[in-house]
Amino acid sequence: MPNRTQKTTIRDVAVSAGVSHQTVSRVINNDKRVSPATWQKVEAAIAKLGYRPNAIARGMALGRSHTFACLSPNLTDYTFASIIEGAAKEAYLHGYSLMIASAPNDDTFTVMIDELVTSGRTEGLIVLNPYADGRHARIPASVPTVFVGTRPREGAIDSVALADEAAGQLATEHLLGLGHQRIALLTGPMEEDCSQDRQVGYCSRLQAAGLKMDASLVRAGDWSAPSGYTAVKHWLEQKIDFTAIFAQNDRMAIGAIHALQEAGLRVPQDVSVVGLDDMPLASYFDPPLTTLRQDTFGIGVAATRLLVQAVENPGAPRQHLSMPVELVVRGSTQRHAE
Amino acid sequence: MPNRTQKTTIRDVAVSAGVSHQTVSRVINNDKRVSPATWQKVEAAIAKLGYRPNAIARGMALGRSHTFACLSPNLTDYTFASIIEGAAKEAYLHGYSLMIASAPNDDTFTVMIDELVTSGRTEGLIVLNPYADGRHARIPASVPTVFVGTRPREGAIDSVALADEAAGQLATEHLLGLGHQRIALLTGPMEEDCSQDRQVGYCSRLQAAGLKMDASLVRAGDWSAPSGYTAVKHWLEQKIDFTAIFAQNDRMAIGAIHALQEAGLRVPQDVSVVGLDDMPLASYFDPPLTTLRQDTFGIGVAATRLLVQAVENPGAPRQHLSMPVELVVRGSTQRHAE
DNA sequence: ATGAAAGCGCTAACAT
DNA sequence: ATGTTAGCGCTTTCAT
Repeated sequence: MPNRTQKTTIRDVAVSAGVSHQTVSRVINNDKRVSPATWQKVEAAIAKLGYRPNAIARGMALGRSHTFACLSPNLTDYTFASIIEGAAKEAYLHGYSLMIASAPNDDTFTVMIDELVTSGRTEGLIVLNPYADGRHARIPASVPTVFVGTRPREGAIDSVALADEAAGQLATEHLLGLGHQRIALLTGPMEEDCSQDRQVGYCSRLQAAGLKMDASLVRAGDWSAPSGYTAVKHWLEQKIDFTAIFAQNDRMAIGAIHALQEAGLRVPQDVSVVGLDDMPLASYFDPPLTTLRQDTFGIGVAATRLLVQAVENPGAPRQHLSMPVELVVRGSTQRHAE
Repeated sequence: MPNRTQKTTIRDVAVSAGVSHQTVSRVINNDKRVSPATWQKVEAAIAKLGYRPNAIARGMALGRSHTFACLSPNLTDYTFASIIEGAAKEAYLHGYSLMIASAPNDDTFTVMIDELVTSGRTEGLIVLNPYADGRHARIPASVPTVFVGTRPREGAIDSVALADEAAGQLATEHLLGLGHQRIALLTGPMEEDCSQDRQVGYCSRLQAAGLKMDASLVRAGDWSAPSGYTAVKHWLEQKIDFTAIFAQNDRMAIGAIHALQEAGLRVPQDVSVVGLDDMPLASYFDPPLTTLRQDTFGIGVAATRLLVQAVENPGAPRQHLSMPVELVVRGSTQRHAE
């Protein structure tokens, strides 16, 4: 016999209340077709025995698990963690539990899909930053899914993403407005939609300002601070000329500033730097980071709402949300002094 | 009819293979008492139909859910996120899924316990930082539980925590060794075991060095950077004399440094500061933070191992783990120049 | 208003 | 070696 903690079941309650188990079922499901008298008896028995309906058995009978899964490249990056927190809150609000797993690569992703989706544990899926790799091909077409951080995909897949192009424009505009003309761009991995889109926004504003875009001013990092550091090191060594940097996330911006300062350049006097995220403590660095704030918690909430709709209303058309960013000017940018 | 995506079941496979559903069950459970010939037929049918066993139904028959839940004050603090990541990885390794929820206070905690534990969804529970409030009284005695970040508790509860007292000693020792005598202490909320224990370590080393402990040098924060900032502001306004600060976590240390610098004091020349955590980017602040590193991922792994044992081997005695910290000397501390 | 029967997808126990 | 029966805890018909 497995380790079954002797739970009281619907039948125990039925016996105790002197009714059929079906009547108990009606009561716990708030089915009004039960006389007040028996209702009382049942409620009393439930209280007396400390009965709680078993969610699994319930789901089994209904063919539903009331569970979502969230797959993220990792759980520790603040943006991911915060999206997950929003998703979890909203899921429970709608009566769903949330399972999580980190799936840094295609392989673990496939395993987790199998473990969580194919096995029938979850009814819906939230996938954070599904790179342009084979990842989304692993998702069974039948499972309602929402992608976070990508452009709309074909298939039965909702999506929510930052208004990445607008973000790229906003950052570039800010720098342009401060008189900068040689603006370096530090992107994320180019396999990711958001890296591409933020760059598109950057280019479009440059062109609108009548500036030609200089390929030597664009480098890709991997979102980490060291990758920002390395990119700037490279520019400096190549004696490439620039007066501002738009880093597509805060961590790379911090790494970039580090390299700048190490080379004896002052931020923002010599070089202005804009990040993106507004991560915690962004204002505690030296200088405090000018950045684009995104509402990651809200993204998680929005993604979950989409998923709830997709699960409970399968016929409805897929939706694609675009979330705004907001410029937060702090100390790492200033007017270009020429 | 609920939204049942027509899944193929064990019986579909049985029909297709021309055997009983039980034989199919044997095959998927690797029960060798099946002739090679039928085994083949069954495997073929499984492949042909794309059959995957349903984990929920399986759990139902076994009286097990193979699911753990992790309750955390929040999901975004790096320490929590990292512990959760470790816990998730280890859980899947052992064949368990992990549900997560943030439970910042007693009320949400109670709700989540009900939702996740009492409802039978989970077999085991990991609770992060269960303050000394009524929290753990909400946990049904029958559910295997491990606490992270507390001293051993009564009841069927395992625990894993930092060697907090040793951590307090280590930080204090480091500062003492640099010639500091007036060492301020910035604690977390005193309801938390770790705040208390780290303070005990601090006091013991002070005494061992023949120094009397000065109550005016001790203030409690709430782990946030602003709370560190406020505490230092207070000391400065009160003209309280100190040459070093031990902040019980990195974020408060960063806030403290900010207040110091704002007041025109230099770190580490005028005041040395030690944090605790070694959070990401700790080395990117100005100055780079000297801190105590904890292996949060490892803590999550350890907690899950304890839980697996507790679930699969209920008779075994409870265990209580103490995890080491490691001093990481960077730029925020230096020898006291007198 | 209430109960009886059947079944969700699976496994365990007991046949054969 | 394989099949039959019963049942996990619940909900949905369908009767009464």
